[in-house]
Amino acid sequence: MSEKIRVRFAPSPTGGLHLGGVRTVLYNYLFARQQGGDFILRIEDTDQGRFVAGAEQYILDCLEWCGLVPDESPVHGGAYGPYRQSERKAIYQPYADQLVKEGHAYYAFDTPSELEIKRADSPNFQYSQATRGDMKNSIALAPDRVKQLLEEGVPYVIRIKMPVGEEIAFTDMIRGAVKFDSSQSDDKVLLKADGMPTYHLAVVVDDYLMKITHAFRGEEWLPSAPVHILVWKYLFGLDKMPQWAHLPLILKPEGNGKLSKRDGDRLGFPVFAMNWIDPTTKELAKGFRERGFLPEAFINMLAMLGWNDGTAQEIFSLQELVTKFSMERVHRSGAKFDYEKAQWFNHEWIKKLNPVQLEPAVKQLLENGGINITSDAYATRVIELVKDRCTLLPDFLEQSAYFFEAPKQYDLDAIRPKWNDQKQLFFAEAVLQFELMPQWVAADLEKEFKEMAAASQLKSGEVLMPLRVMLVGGKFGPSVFDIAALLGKEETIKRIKFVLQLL
RNA sequence: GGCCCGUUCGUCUACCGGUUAGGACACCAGAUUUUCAUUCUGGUAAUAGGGGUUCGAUUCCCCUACGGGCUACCA
Repeated sequence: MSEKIRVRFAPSPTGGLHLGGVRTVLYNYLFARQQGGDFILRIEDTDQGRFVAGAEQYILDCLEWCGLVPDESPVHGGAYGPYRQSERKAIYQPYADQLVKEGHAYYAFDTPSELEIKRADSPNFQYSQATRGDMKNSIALAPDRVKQLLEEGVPYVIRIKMPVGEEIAFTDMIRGAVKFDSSQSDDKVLLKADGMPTYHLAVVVDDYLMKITHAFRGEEWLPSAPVHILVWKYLFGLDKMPQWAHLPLILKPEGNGKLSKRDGDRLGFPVFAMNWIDPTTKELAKGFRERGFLPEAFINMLAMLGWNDGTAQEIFSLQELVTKFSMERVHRSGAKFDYEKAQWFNHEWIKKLNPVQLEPAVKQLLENGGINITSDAYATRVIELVKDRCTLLPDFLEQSAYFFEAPKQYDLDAIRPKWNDQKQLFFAEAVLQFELMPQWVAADLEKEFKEMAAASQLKSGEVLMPLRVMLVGGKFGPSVFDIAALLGKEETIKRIKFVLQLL
């Protein structure tokens, strides 16, 4: 019990990292940090056919962005490497052989095409205790024949020999007691013909070798748990087996089923953490980062999709999550993803973060939008003024561009219908008065402007909108006087004069 | 089909036998902001159905229905 807590996130590098994957990382991370344990990233690249170049780096980048950096990984190193299963290939065969020797597994010589035909004939075909006697394997075949096939180098796989009528039970940290009948599971392949292990063997061997104490994965793995438990029992003993937790799935917002990349395209929201470009199809799958989400909000939103601390609190920092998270409070049922709520989390975080924290991201965004930031201090004041009206980062572009350069377009239609000589005169006079202002602060400006309006027999409402359009270009933004104050005397007057001329 | 997991407002969820079933998102209405957004106030809205157990079930058990997952030499 004194052993160190060790958890792992074990993705296969086959494409982008979607919401469910990030949440699995997050729960792993939170648990590890809370328990003072290690968080390991292991790359499960045993399927040569599905390997996608760049996917591993992409996963690393996502973790970096989210702030969920592993203690051990292919690039961070560690005492239990290598951390890519493809580089561990030689490790697995002896364990598979041991299982065969001890009668828990067997050689199977059926070719993929033979199995395909079998399944075409009977759609419900399972390679199991019911059928293995009729197949080409070391149980059905005579020992001499098996020996001969092996010596001839005929390709084979190693399958687990599922026992008959054995109850396989374990306690899931989230679901409690779960039971299976061993007769119901098929004889899963443990070692493939190419010498690579399947997930079923590799996950057990590596979790053992890497001293993993708690294994968290998606609910889709629950049905194969009995296979893994049996392999644990045969190879290392159940007392060494990590504690399991099968996380609920993240579901499509409307209909049924697991959330997939396609849903994002169809419904118009990202499902990946960051942009992912498929190297072969060049197809782009949009990411939350590029959409303008803050990592804090993204993580927060994901954490709440399936977990809460029992109070009404919804906004949590990563640090708070580390202290408050508990696997026992994770839900049993899947959650439909709600993009509206995800945006709400981001808005809350933009409001919560101070302008200095927001500044680097906003600055980059504006610069990408062709706006040059000359003073960070000025940018910070702009952010302070507009951040409450921004839900996603790109909103800062529209909301703050006019602070850095004069509007390119003016919504003159908002002024023209009610524009007249009296107002023209008023603004001409206002310019003169503004020039005389001893100090340029919002409160003084408002007082002065309203007094001038009153003196000219104008309701301030009649001239407020024109002033706004002159400074901002449109009918939006914070208080006009706050804008004018920040813009400065010179720029404010310049913009008023410019629009006056247009009218 | 078989096996496994699940089921509280439209959505995310609280409740761990006794509550007018609470909160959040979304939606609707009002207030504030002489812009837009924010913000504030209020409102509509849920225990899948049927049996048990119990003085009492959202809560525990069973059945049904529905939803989801798995059923590859993929993870």
